[in-house]
Amino acid sequence: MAGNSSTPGVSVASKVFSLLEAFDTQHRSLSLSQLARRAHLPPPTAHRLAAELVAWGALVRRPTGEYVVGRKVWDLGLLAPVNAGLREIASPFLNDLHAATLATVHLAVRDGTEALYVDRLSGHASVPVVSRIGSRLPLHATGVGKVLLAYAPEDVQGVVLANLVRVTPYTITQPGRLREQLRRVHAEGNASTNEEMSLGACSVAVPIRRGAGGPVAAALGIVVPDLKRDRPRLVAALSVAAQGIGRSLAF
Amino acid sequence: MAGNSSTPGVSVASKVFSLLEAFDTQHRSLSLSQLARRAHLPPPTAHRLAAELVAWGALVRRPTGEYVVGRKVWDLGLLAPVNAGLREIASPFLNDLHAATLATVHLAVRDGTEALYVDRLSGHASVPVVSRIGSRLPLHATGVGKVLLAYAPEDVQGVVLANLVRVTPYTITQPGRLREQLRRVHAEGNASTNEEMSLGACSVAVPIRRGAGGPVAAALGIVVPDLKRDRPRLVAALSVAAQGIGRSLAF
DNA sequence: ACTGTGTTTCCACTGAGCGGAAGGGGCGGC
DNA sequence: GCCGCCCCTTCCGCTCAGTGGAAACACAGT
Repeated sequence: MAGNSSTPGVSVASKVFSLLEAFDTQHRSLSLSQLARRAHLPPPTAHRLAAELVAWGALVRRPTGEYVVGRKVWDLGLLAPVNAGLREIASPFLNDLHAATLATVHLAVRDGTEALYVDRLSGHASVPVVSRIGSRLPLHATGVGKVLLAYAPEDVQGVVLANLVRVTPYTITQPGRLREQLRRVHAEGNASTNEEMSLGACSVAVPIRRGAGGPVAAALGIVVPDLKRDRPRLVAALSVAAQGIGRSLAF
Repeated sequence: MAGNSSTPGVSVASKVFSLLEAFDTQHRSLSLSQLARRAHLPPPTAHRLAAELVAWGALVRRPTGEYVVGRKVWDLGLLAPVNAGLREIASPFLNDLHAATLATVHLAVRDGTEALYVDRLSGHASVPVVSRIGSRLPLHATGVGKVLLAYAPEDVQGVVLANLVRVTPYTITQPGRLREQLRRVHAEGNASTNEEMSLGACSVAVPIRRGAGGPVAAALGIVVPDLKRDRPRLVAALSVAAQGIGRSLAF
């Protein structure tokens, strides 16, 4: 910034980012003072910068005076590679999969030590699940997470295995047991969970490889109330879709 | 900005926006010099600001040196009301509709004088269509567009009717004919197109009303190769889904 | 009428931002 | 191999854009 700042060394750009970061799933609309507090900026500064953001369309100011994230950010976000590449290519396959099984279908990538849900499809006949598009869930308690973890670098595995948070009574919290499961993911080509993330929900997932036998780029999973009945059928459907997505990814 | 600028009167924030605006559907990844040119900034300035954007995660720098939009922007965009409200609520209905018809399903809102496609579902069995999520198409040549236009304010209708661009030989370009069609949208509760946007594609669409008989918040449409055969069946399915979405929107 | 909270405007001070110039680095032409 | 070209990156002295406390303003609640 220029001049009279109480905290020198902070750039204008970083203040803009602070303002944007003030918004999250729990805070989708903020008044000016909330915004200023959450961004750690004095109200006049927040006011001036927010006005610039509104002018550009990054924020929208409601008649009530509250700020919400604007359409322009959504537009821009659609250009991010996570969306533009993977998601667009996978979309028709997810639809086919959902049409065939009527279960909730998930597409996720690994983001650090979490599973990032890039797309989700669920009809009314599906089990209710916690995940939403854009949400991040632990790698050790979800089907897609276990797949992503199995193919993650050694150091990531280490961090995750050292920190197995319990979510339900069935969550696997013993590093040894999980490591054994990861070994089987490699051997069998799929991972599953039984009420480890949310009670009443089981899942199966398979890796998506860029091209044939290439690196694992994402994971494709499905959530059902019960896995006993038709696990083989689901794995077959998942594999076919994953192969198709992988082939398309290779262009 | 502070100091030595060649074009005084331009704020830092607006330069950040210029950089972000340099990206669009045709330009998803840009080298530094391209970025600087498209943002109308001197290379050193672009370089410095881009580095800040990368540090925050708004941009990502590929090993090749090219910049792409980062995941953080995508994350933020998901918080925009257009996505958070309408899209999440409508998603299961779109899936059900797609499962029932196997056609391409569209959810759109009016953005000025264009139709903004908020969500799109298409399987492999569907007709290929030009629209993508986030794309904007003319109001007069698409099914959802006609619905949105029929319920748009008088001044918007005026602007659109005065500027009917031809897209295919079947596009309606006579204001009188279109106005007659809009009248029928109100009377019959649905709009359709016959190869007016792309050859070989026809569409039907219905309005989505917030609550029962409330204002039109969006339009729900479907694209098929031929409309003659089962228009009544499609309209019925669309109406049911639109009612459901509208009821959910009212909370 | 009074107090408190949130919003907006004002304005004098100053260091953050600026970008031309110059220094690498990579590639293709000859 | 050597040269020329383009792109990327760093440097650095000049200067005005950005700053935020103070104060006015708007509005509930009591």
